[in-house]
Amino acid sequence: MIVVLARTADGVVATTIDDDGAVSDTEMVDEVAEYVEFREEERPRWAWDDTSRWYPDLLTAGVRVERCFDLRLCHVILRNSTLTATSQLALAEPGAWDAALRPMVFREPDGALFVLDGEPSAEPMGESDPVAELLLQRVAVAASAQPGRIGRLIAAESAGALIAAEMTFAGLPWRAEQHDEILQQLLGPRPSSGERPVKLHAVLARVRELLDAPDLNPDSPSELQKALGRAGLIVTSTRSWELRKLTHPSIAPLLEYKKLSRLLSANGWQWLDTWVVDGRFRPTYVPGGVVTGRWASDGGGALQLPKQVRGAVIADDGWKFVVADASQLEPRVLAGMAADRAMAEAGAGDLYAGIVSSGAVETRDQAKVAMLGAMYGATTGESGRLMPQLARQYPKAIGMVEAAARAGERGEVVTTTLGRSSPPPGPQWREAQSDAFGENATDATTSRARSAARSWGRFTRNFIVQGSAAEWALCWMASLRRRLTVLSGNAPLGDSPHLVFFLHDEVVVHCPAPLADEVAREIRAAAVDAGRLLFGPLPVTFPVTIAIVDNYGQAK
DNA sequence: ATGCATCGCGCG
DNA sequence: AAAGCGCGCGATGCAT
Repeated sequence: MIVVLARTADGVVATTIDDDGAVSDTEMVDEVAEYVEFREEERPRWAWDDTSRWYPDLLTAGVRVERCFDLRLCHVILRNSTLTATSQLALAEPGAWDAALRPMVFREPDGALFVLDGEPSAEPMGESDPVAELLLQRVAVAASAQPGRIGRLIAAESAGALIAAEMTFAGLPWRAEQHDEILQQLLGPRPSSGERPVKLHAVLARVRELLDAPDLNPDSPSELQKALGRAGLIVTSTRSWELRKLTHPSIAPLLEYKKLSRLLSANGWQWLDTWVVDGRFRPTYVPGGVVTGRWASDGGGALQLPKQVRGAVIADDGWKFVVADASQLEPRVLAGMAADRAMAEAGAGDLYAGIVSSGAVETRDQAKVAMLGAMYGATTGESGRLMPQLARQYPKAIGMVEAAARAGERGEVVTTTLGRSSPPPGPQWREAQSDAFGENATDATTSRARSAARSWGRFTRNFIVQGSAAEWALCWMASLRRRLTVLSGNAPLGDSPHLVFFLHDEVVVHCPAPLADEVAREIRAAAVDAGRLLFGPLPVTFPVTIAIVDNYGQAK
């Protein structure tokens, strides 16, 4: 049973839809949270335009739902997937569901959190009847050649939307005093605004002295490049990795300055004031925010928290963090999707060690760099050199990414394990290709076209791996969420083990200390579930590295 | 004042 | 332009 919620001019309408797709009931709803709580006992799948427009209010009212369809996210998938390409949904002209809908705003531009009272601040959706949309989506899935794949994908995507809202609601525990302590340790006391902290100032003074550039603004790449040039250091950029190759007394303090300056501007006191409220960091997660299906985030740089400050992420008294990382996820997913048994067997333990044992390469480091090269499309350097050796040992896996690259070079679309398809290349790309074969083709146009083709091939090569890994991670989290709910007997979110952070192949669960071991077991079991959901009985394994810690900085 | 491109660097 | 993929965000520098 599905219950569709819709906002209309007259108020909220709930439409109940049977398993056969027939509308069995329509009613007006006064108190949405009460209604949802009441009907949740029937365990329906809720359907709504956008989870971020409905669920935060419910969570605030203490109401959770087990499952949903996020029609906006599902629409994007079904519109683009090769598995539903002939559906009415995919063939229709773009409409309200294709508009660049913005998730509901959770905060003011100044960073104040949760605009939750009153009507959602998001703009209305336009002509977009969610009941009609849901029915179109059902037809599209049912008529697909592989309804199981695409059906699992939209369910997983929707579960992700629920989890994203729940993680924002719960927030990541963040101890401001500890963060301040870390900053003071590295930078010195907090200066009045506009001033450089003393330690940053001191190291800058060294740089200026050693480069004989008393007024140097090190934050300006062009100024810095000139100053280095005057000291006889010729560089084509001022990136740290490039500066590291130089030998000059100014380089060490300069690199030190860059490191500290980055910390200050990205995660300094200003960041702390803006993003940490009442002991919690509440970023907005954006499911489906990346073309490959990975999540993006909005506000506070949630997916780029530097290791330096993770020590400020401290569990509540009597609670622990269970930090879990899916080891070598992408190559394992590749082995699964290519049904490459040799690579799957190499992954029985440490995958890279397994690759060495197979004789493909000599060292673990080589295995790693060769594998990365295969998934990213390296052509030169050590990585490009080692990759062919992998291809001999694992023809199915490497053949799979090579085929995806060739398809991309031809301008074709590629599709992940569960059915998310890559975007087609844009008009500029196509023009570049046709220019190369036109009457006015020159060496320049031809080489530009070839370079663009290769580049798009690297994108599609990586798309199938990164995208399928993102699907595995969604299934992992969805299964874990279900298991945690069972574990805690439906206790309120904040009183029982709950997800507080997700980073592509890593999750953090905040839980009462006595439950940590049990949570760890559920995380591992959920990884097994995810492997089965994507690859059925294939013997590909997904080991998980787990740390039970008091603060996030202690993990890894 | 505000927008946009670029550089640089954090994460996976 | 690091050896290749995907992001968000702050500072700078130039354009409007």
